Amino acid sequence: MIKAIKGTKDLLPSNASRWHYLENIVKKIFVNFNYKEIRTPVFEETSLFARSIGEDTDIVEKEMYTFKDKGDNSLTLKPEMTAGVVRAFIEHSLGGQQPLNKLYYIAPMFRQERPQAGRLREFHQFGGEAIGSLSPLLDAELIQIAYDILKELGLKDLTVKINSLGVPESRENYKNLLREYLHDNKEKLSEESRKRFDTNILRVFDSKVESDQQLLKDAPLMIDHLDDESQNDFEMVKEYLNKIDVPFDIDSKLVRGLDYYTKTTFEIISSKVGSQSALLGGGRYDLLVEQLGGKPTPAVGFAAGIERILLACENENSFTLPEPAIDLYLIRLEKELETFVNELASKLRRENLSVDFDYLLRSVKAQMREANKLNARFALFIGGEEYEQGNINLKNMETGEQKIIPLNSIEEIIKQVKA
RNA sequence: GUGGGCGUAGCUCAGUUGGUUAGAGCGUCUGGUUGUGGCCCAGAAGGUCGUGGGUUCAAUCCCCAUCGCUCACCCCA
Repeated sequence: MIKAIKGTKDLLPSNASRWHYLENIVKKIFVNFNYKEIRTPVFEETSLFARSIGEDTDIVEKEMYTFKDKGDNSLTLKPEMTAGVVRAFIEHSLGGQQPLNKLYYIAPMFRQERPQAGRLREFHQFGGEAIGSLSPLLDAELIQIAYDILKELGLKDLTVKINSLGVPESRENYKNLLREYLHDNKEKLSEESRKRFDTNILRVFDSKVESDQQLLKDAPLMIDHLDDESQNDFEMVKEYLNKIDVPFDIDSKLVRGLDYYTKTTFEIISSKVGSQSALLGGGRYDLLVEQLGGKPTPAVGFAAGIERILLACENENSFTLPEPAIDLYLIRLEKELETFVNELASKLRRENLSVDFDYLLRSVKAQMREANKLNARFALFIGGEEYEQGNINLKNMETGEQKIIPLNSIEEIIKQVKA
């Protein structure tokens, strides 16, 4: 038997409505904030991701689905969305058409990691990007959008974490401070942290090793060493979030794993999804557009994991959907009436009713059982005496009440069913 | 890449201290008189007991390997 690739999942009909529900909320809220949808290809030139996400990140180093096409070009299935959006932004000069572009997306992403709860190899993200402004209002706006979407989905167990990484210059200065601080104790760090000491020292903060955290206890913190502009922007982000009632925690150890972030970074976590607790993450990336060959353009964005969010919704039982139902089930009393039933169904469907009938020539009892299973609001009996007299029998499945109506009066059927 | 747990019907799971035809609930299908559902009742279909090898008179059960799923580390959404 051929099975789905490890780390991929089929979305079966029984689950599709939960996805639709989420997608509709996502679209609605982005539209309320006047964000426009953008779709980019699932694959891009490999170098795009290497240049934006960072050569030394885990994503680029070991998680990308990279392959050669027949023209010997190295292509990669997108592991995240921002790189593609920025590429499209530059390629189509979106910045030249209007100074600020507010964009959103819902799309599949691919990373070759070991699957576990809340982590798949093909997964889906929705997210937003505001490209073209330095205003911290947009940092706060995106956090609000993310938060509002999760709230609207009924999630309660949420923590918003924010931090600022500063501009590259202040970050470099800070890194030196941290390096100095840890220098004497470098040998006491865990192996992993020692590696990070050399490659990306900020990520030492991510260590879960107790002894590492002990060593870091009195370490200098980035937010105490921000440049004036970053400091000021961070204050404003906090102020705006307070004004729009988005509760948050400051997490000075929040470091995102993608290299392009500057200034504000944020994350929303839930304890209801196993060990992969981040439902979404994002931040500012003021240098990325220029870095990818565009004009210097500041930007901020976030990406949210749909599977993780739906997992949290399930575990919190945050929303329930009505059982699927149809308007009308047609019941054929005699096999010979199959074509007539089919025609009638077609006409009713064109009148915008959801209608179904039995294609398997099953017994009346079986048809009724089917109507019941489908949650049909009405059943329509076609055949026998009534049919000969030019009538059909419409039954309200809830009340059991039945009405004889003229065979050719589609209008009457519609009127009854829509009432 | 490293480590733990698990693989018996479509689904959730029993079971055999190795011994004839492997079970339940749910689901599916048919029926409980001529043309009517939900409840109830009766019956049926559906399993190479993940795969390969070994031990044994005999393996779904024991041993080995392998594949798959799953959780965690790591990383991230």
